[in-house]
Amino acid sequence: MFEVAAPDFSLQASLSSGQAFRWKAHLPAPRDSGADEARQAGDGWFYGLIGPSVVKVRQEGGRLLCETSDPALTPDRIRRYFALDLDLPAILSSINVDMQVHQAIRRHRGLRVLRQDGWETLASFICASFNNIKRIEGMLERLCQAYGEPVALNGFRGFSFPRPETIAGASERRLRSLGLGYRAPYLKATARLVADGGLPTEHLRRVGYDAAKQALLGCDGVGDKVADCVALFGFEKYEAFPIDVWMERAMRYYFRHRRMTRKALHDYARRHFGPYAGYAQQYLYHDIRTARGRLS
DNA sequence: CGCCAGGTGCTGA
DNA sequence: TCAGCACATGGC
Repeated sequence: MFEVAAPDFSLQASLSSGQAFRWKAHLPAPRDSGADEARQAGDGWFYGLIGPSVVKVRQEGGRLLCETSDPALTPDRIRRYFALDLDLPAILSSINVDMQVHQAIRRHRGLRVLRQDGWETLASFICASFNNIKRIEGMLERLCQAYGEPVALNGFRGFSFPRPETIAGASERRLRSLGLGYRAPYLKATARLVADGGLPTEHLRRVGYDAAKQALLGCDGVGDKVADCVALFGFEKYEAFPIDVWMERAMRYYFRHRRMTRKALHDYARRHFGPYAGYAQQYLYHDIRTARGRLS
């Protein structure tokens, strides 16, 4: 067990804001009375994988408690994954340019854009298209069970994310049987591309947003929205501004741009919020998804 | 039961 | 370039 300093951070908001699909809130064993509330909230521990390493994390105030079975998962790698090295107050002040994002920041301060693995993010968001988060989670869980490697920590049992070579070698029929639907051939083709070096994932981390997005658009099953998600969550392109159906509705409602196409909304938002537009998007997205009646 | 979901690819104007 | 359409599946 070790600790990492985590100022200006909300683990809960970061893990539940629809950027990562595989973290699991630990649920305490069923007990007698009063277990309902604990069951709902968990006990604060989240189990998941960072790269190939299984870890459990919990936030206590301004620090992160971590436990892992992999010595390669150092505090520095934890800091990197949760983006704790970035100056969040400076980022938030740069995007705090209107009342809507101001309210979202006020409600979810501490939400950070994670630095996830590029391939895992790409594969995950191909599966996420025209889909809902509950089913995305199930699909990825089955995909990892079928093609990943088993890992364990304390009582938790999970699976690593499959390598592109493995998915590329899977049959479309089997992928469909995991519930991927029409995305199965897209995922397989993109896995083949990545496995063969047709998408230079290491290089993409070092190039700019435009170049990274163009490269991502060359993958099967990747359009504007998925490319923006992968650029933002998997390749640290903070200018990316993914617009899904929720964001599109919200922008039409909040910003009164009812006639603009998705592309026009995208261009407008990037100019409006600046180099950290992706952070603005994530705060707005999480805010509308957690509204639950706050809206009319 | 119908409606919806962190859309994409294809077609035809 | 842009609107219109098909596409699989399961949660609600």
